Amino acid sequence: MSDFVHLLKTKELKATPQRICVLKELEKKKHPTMEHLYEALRRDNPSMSLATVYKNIATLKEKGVVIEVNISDGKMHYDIYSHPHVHLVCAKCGTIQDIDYDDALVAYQKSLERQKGIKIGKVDFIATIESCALCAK
Amino acid sequence: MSDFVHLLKTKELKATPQRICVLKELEKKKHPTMEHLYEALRRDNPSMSLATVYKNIATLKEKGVVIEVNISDGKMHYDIYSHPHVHLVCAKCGTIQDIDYDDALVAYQKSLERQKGIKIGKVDFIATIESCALCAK
DNA sequence: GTGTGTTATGGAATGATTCCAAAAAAAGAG
DNA sequence: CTCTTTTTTTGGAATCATTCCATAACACAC
Repeated sequence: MSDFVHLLKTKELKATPQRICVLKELEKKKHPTMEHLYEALRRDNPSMSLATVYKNIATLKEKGVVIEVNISDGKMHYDIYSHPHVHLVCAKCGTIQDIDYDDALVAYQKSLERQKGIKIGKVDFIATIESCALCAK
Repeated sequence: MSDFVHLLKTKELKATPQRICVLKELEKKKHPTMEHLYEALRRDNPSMSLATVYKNIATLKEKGVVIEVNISDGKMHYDIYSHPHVHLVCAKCGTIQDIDYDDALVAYQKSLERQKGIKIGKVDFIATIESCALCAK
């Protein structure tokens, strides 16, 4: 499930070690911030530059491989976009959960497209809940 | 429709001239960036400080009067949240349009709550379209 | 008007992100 | 494999948005 070399080639990107480990880390640690990502990558690859992480994230974003998740906690979070999904965020602990597209969401999107006479390209949906199972009580 | 003094009192905030003109500008110019907001406010009120705009936006956000709209163009946009709505963004020209809640969206939200056993507090939905009527061709 | 707590101000400080020029690495041709 | 060209990485400097801080001014209740 992690043939990132192939994924990168598909997107006409060179499969550099830096890119591969960015993707590996995104798969391992869900929705990390730039700070987390950089520190984690540094552990295995001390020569890796912050500028490289930013650059590669930007490149991967352009290709649609990675998306930003802004949960309004002041830091951007990053996510591999391997399949259509939206996000559920806990306001208390900040945990981000992926939620796959379902019929009701598709229905809403379609109704919007019909109503406005448009074609929606991408959707960014973040639902916030007050607290979750993971929150310390 | 713009009794901002009353609105502020309702939210237990003092009705300072700075707050009132922030709200007035948000009503006048939809979804401005901080830069736009500050420059526009400066024209009528040259002594107004950038820190004040930031502070007031933060305060109004806490009270639920203002929300942030992040359309991933690198700048945050601000919006008065007088009624439940989501946003439609044109990827080409960056125009942001408000879209009122409708049955299909409420249905999706309910289905999500039922399915996950949660209560959604707030929803941040941004749909992106490739180009819009306002785009220069 | 007076008093008290709140807000505004401007400049400095912080923090994230981008820029830049040079070095390194990868790809392609022969 | 070697040379050449193009792309990527690096690290440090520069930029930009946002926050912090101490002081001055203000809003509102009495």
